[in-house]
Amino acid sequence: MTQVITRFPPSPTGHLHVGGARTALFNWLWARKNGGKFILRIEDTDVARSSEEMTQGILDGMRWLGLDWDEGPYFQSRRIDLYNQYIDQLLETGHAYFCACTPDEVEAMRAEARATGAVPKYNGRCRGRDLKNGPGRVVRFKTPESGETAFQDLVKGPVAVPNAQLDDMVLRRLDGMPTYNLAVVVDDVTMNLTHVIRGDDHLSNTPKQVLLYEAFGRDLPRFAHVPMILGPDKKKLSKRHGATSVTAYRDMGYLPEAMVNYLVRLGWSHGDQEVFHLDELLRVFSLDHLGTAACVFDQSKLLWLNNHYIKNEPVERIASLLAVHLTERGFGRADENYLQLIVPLLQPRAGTMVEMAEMAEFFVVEDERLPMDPASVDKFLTPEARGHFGRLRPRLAEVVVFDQQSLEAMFKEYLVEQGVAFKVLAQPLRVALTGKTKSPGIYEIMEVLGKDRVLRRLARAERKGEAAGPTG
RNA sequence: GUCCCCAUCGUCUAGUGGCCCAGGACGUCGGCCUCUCACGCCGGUAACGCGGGUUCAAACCCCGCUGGGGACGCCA
Repeated sequence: MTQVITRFPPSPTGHLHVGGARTALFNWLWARKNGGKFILRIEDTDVARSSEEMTQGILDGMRWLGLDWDEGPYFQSRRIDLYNQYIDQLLETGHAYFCACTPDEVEAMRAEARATGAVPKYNGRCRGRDLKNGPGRVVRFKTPESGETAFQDLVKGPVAVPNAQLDDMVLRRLDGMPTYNLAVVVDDVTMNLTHVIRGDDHLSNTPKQVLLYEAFGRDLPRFAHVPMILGPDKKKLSKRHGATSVTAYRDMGYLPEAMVNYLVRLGWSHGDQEVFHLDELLRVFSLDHLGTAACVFDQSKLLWLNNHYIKNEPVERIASLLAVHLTERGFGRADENYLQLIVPLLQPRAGTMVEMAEMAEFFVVEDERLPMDPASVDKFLTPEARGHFGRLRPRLAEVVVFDQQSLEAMFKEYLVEQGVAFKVLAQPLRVALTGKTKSPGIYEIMEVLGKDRVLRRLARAERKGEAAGPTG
């Protein structure tokens, strides 16, 4: 049994998008599950469109998701000599030739073919000319003119394409750089890849690559072409669909485990199971339950999973994430011990960490600066409510152990005495303490806020209500 | 246009000839819980694209159609 070797080869011409991330995840899982090797390779042969920032962004995304690599990142731009060696080999063995046609000429050939309904491709004009190397000359592959090229795919099964359909692809460009198909094959061959797991938008490239493997006299790796991830409109996922880069999801307050969990279930299944923790995934992931049909990226399910992880992760972890998002919102570094008190109240309510930070604001803001929603003030801080606040404050001041239990007992007594239901006090109190009408439970909030701040907020609410309430 | 791939609830999927007048999850709808909002719990809605075969039996196998996606670059 040879060691499993997989790779993820992003091109630094864009962000690490969710589709790429899922491909990386599948490759990573397969390598890790089999005790193999996972290689990261940056495909930057398109010098004009590649950038260092994109490379860093991709690496950030990988690290955030926890997809660590054993080798690399390799950069194709630093392996030019290697590619040239292989190109020379193809030239020597008669599998490739020099071509002097200009891009414009080739485009004209394609247009012509298209016009007659034929396959738009290079017409092979330089194929028999036996040209030598020289300026203005690219290297093309001599694609067989008849027959077909076939291979076995782990998800698609047998795939075959007529060779007549294939172009005499360029192997080395005018600028001396290798093209994608050549570089991928050389890399995959020299890195001894055993499995190539990638999006099925590469399916039609595969026959060309198979031809190259054959020309090099090398065995094929196992191919697994996973279906694409589409937008809600069933079109290829793009910026039009909103956030598509994984780092954008990080910034929106998603947890990496939620992202990983969501992604792995897109095109892969393990019976009816929806929630997978990493150690479990490593155990049960396999290539034979990959789906065959394209799938749609569903934000609402991701959100559900994210809330699931927010609810179940340890309070300390969530609290430190909350701290990050609070500073992001302009709050000073909050005391983590304090944050750990409020996190349990927010865990079931927050879909993302950004939402949680929003909900946490009233806990961390200064009492006198608590924003009060005007409509809620008008509606709930009535003269009657203010009357209750006035009577409640002295009693609250006397509560010795300011916790939920004591507070509940104190309120119970007060309610009986006044002959009112808690219902009539709840919303006014909520508005007084949080400035809003939606929040965790009143007693929970009071305990976390503490006596002094509760008293201050009630007093302030009385003043606010007066100012706002002409009906008083 | 040509080639390749695909086709189960709105979405992700289970299903590999009888266990399926199709199961789970998200969403959605209704209810319970309740100090608001959530969480949780209970229940409902909702799918095998169409037409032919093969078979005692088809969501599952074969053919065609339709629909969708991808590719056809000196991008990856």
